[in-house]
Amino acid sequence: MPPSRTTRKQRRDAMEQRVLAAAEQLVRDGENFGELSVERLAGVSGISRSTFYVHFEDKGDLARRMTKAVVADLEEVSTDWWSTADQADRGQLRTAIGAIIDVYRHRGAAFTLVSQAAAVDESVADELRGLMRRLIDRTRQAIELGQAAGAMRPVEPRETAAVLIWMIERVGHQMLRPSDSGGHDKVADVLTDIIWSTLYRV
Amino acid sequence: MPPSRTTRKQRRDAMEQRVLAAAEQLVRDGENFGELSVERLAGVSGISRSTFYVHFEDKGDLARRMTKAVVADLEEVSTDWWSTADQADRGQLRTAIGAIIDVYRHRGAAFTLVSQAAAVDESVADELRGLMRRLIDRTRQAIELGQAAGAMRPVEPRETAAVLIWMIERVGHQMLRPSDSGGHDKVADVLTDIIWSTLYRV
DNA sequence: ATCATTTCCGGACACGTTGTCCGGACAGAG
DNA sequence: CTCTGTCCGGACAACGTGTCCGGAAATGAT
Repeated sequence: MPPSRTTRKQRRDAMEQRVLAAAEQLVRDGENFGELSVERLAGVSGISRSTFYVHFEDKGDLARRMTKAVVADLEEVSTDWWSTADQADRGQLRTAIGAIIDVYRHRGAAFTLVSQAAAVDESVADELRGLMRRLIDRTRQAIELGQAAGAMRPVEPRETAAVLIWMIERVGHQMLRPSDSGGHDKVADVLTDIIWSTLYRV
Repeated sequence: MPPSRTTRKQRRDAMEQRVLAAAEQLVRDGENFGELSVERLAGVSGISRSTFYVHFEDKGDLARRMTKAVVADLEEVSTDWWSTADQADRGQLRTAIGAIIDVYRHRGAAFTLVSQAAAVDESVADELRGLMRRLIDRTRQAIELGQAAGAMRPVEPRETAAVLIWMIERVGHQMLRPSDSGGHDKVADVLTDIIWSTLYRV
């Protein structure tokens, strides 16, 4: 028999992807990740509970993979702002913030899942802390560059970067519920105004 | 027999307070609230497991009361700022922020407990969201008053209030680890600068 | 001082979840 | 065709939960 079009590993990855997507969807529908039983998770994913344990060590394992999957999106979209931070261009800032907001909007459930899991599972929390640390660090560098270029006010680079990143993170979780999607632009405007006022506006 | 010096209700409240304090202490020592069994919780508090259920509906009930307690602390210390928000006085703002930071510093474990519980227990999350909404609402009113008095910039009151409150919450929770207590003043300075730049500085 | 009430304890119970293991079915790989 | 990987369903022990009970102890009222 010739190797079928879908290899074993492909199907394996596809299934695990299905489980991740199902978990994300459940959280998006308002379920609490911590209150989800493996039974329910497996059922929605179309596999049996025992099969779940073949693919995942436990629920925390799932959350850790979700964390990694989500990290790239945020980091990638943040690059736009970091690279133009030394130009005091409010329009560019607004565009960059809008892009970040979009990531939270589309993958918001994944972030919520990760946050909920991090509160319970220390290894997930470590994974998340590492991500935030990287974001903060690169933002700090951007601020230092902007200050060197004379485009930014003399704020404390390290602390300001941390506060702004945590602010964006929290807003992404708490204020971008799909329910009131009308206000998303307004939220992006407000974030832009706060960052602009803090970093650039003389 | 004359009523003893401590009435029933007094002792009841005292015991429940002891349980709250014990839980807070356990979290302060690095325990995860979600992984704490009622057995352990009761044991540390010096009561039996069955007695715990006489005083608390469940672990979530304990967390909800903790939530009310800590947010009440926040609300009380925030009053100073809300009442003077229409005066563009940076020193007053800095003092108010410092007071808020102090609450997070001293009751940090309680906030951690609430966060951990909210991640697992939807009712705790609801309680927290509701109480935060109150903080946001009063901040929004303060902004509207400040704008009416001509002291503040024309920001969106509702969204800006929400973003700033969530920013403070996240910073208090993530950036005020007792380990590096030296940076707390710097954090308060940065928060003050951000809020000042956003709301007041022309 | 006596008596009723409240409070606490320890133990039991049914229930749900977890993580592990197994035998058997089935399809893809060699 | 045979072997191997994958999945299922079911079982299991272990643990935590929330509820209930009987009895002991402390407390308040008479």
